[in-house]
This record gives sequence, C-alpha cells and structure tokens, in this order.
Amino acid sequence: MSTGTEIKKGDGHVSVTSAVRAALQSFKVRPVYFEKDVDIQHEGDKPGYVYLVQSGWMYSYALLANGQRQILFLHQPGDMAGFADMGGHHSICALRSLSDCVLHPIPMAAFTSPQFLTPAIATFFLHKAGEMQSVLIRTLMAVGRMAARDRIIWLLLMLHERLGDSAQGDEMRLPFNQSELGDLIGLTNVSVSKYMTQLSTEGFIERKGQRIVLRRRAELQRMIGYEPLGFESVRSSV
Amino acid sequence: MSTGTEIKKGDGHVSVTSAVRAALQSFKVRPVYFEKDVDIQHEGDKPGYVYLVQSGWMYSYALLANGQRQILFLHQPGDMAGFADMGGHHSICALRSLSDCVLHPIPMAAFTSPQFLTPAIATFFLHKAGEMQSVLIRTLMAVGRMAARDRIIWLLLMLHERLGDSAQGDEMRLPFNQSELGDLIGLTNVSVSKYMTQLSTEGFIERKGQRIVLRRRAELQRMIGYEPLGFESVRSSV
DNA sequence: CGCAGATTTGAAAATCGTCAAAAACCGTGG
DNA sequence: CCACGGTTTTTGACGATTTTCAAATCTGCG
Repeated sequence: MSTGTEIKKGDGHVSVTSAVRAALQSFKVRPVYFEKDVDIQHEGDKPGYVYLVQSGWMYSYALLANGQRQILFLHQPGDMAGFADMGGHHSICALRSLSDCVLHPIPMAAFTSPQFLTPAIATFFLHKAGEMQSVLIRTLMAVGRMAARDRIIWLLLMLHERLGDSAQGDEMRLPFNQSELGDLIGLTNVSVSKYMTQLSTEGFIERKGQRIVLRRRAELQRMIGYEPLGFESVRSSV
Repeated sequence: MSTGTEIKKGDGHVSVTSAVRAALQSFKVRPVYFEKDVDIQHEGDKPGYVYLVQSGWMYSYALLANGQRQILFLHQPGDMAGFADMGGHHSICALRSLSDCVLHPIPMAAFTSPQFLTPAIATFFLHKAGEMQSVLIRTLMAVGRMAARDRIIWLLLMLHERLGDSAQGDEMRLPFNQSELGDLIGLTNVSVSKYMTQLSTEGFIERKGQRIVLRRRAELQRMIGYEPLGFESVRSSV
C-alpha cells in the first residue's frame, strides 16, 4: 500500500520542494495519517486546509442532488487537495482516501498569507494548480464529448500515465473498483464492466485482479486522439 | 459590445491589481485587441502566453478526435486564459473571442519567472487559479452526472451568476447560440432547443432574442441543488 | 424581398441506464 | 484445504434518454 511517513527524493525540483518543506516546518504543519477508505473532509465543511499529499492516494468527489457521485480528481503524492475551496465559505467537494495516506494540512489562513506564500512556495503551488487545471480540462473533454467506450479508454490511458510506475511498462494497479471508475467519467458500473470486458476480448487490455496491462497502447491513443499529459508527475517530491 | 481599452475600477483588490498592472507595464506587456469571433490561439500551438482579459469575453475550447467540440471555460474581464498550458509543449485548448476583446498577453517565460511572480502577483494568479478550478469542478459535476434538462438549468444559473449584471436582476444576455450552449455542457443544439422551449413553456425562463430572464430562480436552484459559486467575480479589476 | 444562419419540430435510431439475477472473487475462520 | 459471507463483476432484457437526420419555421439584415 503506502509507505507511511517515508519521504522520497525529489527529482530536480529540490530547491522548490525543500522550500516547501521548510515552509511547512516553520508554520508547524505536522503530517497527519489517514487510513484507507475514510473521508478526510466532507462536502459543506468549512474549508479549513489545503492538503499536500506526502504519500498515498486520495480523491475529491461531490454528491449531487440526484444522489449520484462524481469523482473530480485523483490526488497523488506531491499533489495538493482542497485548493478549489480557497476563498469559499464551504467546501464544494469531499475528500476520501484510497489508501493509507500521510498529508500535510496547511491551514487556509496560512496558505493565503504573504508569510507563507514566498515566491518559491507560490510558484510551486501555481505550477501545481496549472497541472490540476490541465487534468481537469482533459477530464471535461472526455466526459463531455466522448462516447462511453472512448471515455473508458481515455481513463485507462490517463491513469496509466498518472499512476503507472514507469518501471512496470504498460502494467498498472487500479486502486478503483468499477463503480468508482464509473464515477470518474460519468458512467455506471454496468457500462464500465461491459466495455472493459469488450476491450479485454478485443485484446486491448489484459486483466488479472486489480492489475491491468495495456496492450497496443499506441493504437488506443490513436483511436481516441489521446494527448499525453506531458508533465512527469512530480510525485513524491515533497 | 465591448468598451475596448477602458480600464474599470477595482473593488477592494486595488493593491493587488495595481501590482499586476505595474508588473505588466514593467514587463512591457501591451494590451492587444481582438475582434469578435476570432481564434486567438489554436490547439497545438506552442503555448506562448498567459492572457489576462481586460475587456470582452472569450472561451477556451477543444476539438476532439470524433469531431465534437467541448467548450472548457468562459473567460471574463479579470480572468486569465492559457494557464493550463503552462509547462506543456503544445497547447491543449484553443481560445476564441465571443466579443471584441482587449487582452494582456504575458509571455510564458515571464509568467514563470521570479522577477514577474512577486508575492502579490503570484497571490493574484493563485486566487484566479482557485476560482477557475472551482468553476471547472462544478462544470464537471454537471456534465458528468446531471441529466440534460438539469444541465441546462445549471448552465443558465451559472451563466447568470458569472455574467449577469447585478443591476439587471434576473435578466442577462447570452453571448452564445444554442450550439455553443450545447458545447458547454456536452449536449447537441437540438437537446438545448428542446429543453429551453420546455423551460420556457413551464415559465421558468422568458426569452426575447439573446436576452433571458430567469423566473423563479430559487426554485430552479433547489431543483438541481445548485450551489452559488460564491466569489463575486473580480471582474474588470485589472 | 430574399438570403443565411439559427431555432424548432418530429420521427427514427443509438446509446446508455436500470433492474435483477448469476457468477466470480476475496478474506476469514473453521 | 474448504466452506462461508460479503462484495464486486458479469450478463441479459428492457426502458428511458439523447442523438441523428431532415424538414420547416423563424430572425436579422442587407
């Protein structure tokens, strides 16, 4: 699962991330541990923190009036969460852990204060915000304008890029069940199941439990006009 | 349509926005004028600028492999555009004017430089990024999980909040035709037409050309569980 | 008046959701 | 190792929603 409190090495952003680490320390932000499958923040809560993920996975989601759920963003180590609530009076989305997690909760007041937002820190979060916007925009493209099958292909390619361990080639472990996959792209678990088995029988993917192998990834990308995200996730660099 | 080069007064963010204005000047960013209905940036271009909108409306959009279009964001005076392309090698969305526009194109290199990103500037853009993320997230909720009729109600409420002139009460001018409205929320122009006439005959909206009046707005909000965006757009405060 | 674009309308088709039951999977504990 | 219970996935039939297609109507403007 997750390594808990281990801090992995940066990858070229050393100065920035060490600045972030220093800022967290000087603002007495202590890492907090959360178990797998717990709600870290509820929708409607007063937005208290911007979280910086140190380890583990979590996602932001919203429940709609009609009872359905939309998963909005998958947060990985190095990502921030709760950013959209900055400035609002109550949070528009909830936060839930997908695995054991360690987070740095930055109090909103600190986050928006000039003392905390030194140029290096502000630049770091500005870049993070840009990355998130890029992912959200692509999600909106897929959810708004692709047919169900293409949306699933898009999701698999995106997840492969975002959480695929480059060491493992085209294999990855999906931390979601099919209902959650559906909630990520606006489909039901039934549609997810149907198209996943279809893709499997067509030989585009191979499944063994949670693990998935993408076969003919280039072909899948061509089929839906997939553009790689392009930022090698600054994962685990806090 | 648009007032061209006029600069309106800020509304409490005076220090920040005057800092932005000063930074734009010191980096020799000259306002650029664009006509209504022209492409300001094409998808795939090398991302050269982050634009700050001074006056007029524009939108970001993407064309998908299947030929469909998704409109991603409506940019108003005071908003930035092109932010998601920061860091990427080619732009993931195009930019098009909805009216005559005046923009400040901030070269990407400057935008990411410490000289430009002073604390005040970085804070300004960080807040802008937060606002945009909030709007994108709500759009994703609506597009991913609402039925067509509810999506249209959501869109009307959101547009009323974002571009409604508070002086005009529940009336607004829609700068979109029905195809564009559909592209905003993942519907066809035909569905938009059907549900708009339905809402009209049910007395929820009143239409006279481009102008729309929302009747019983509170009821509409309750029907779909609409949460106001909550940031009184820092419109026209650059 | 006439044209071009936008909107409306209706019928048919396709897609996706709903429902329900069966099958597969997984961890636990005998 | 096997049985058990709970969850997840698969499958099929059916229905509802939305798109597609095409034609008619409306609107704004020269």
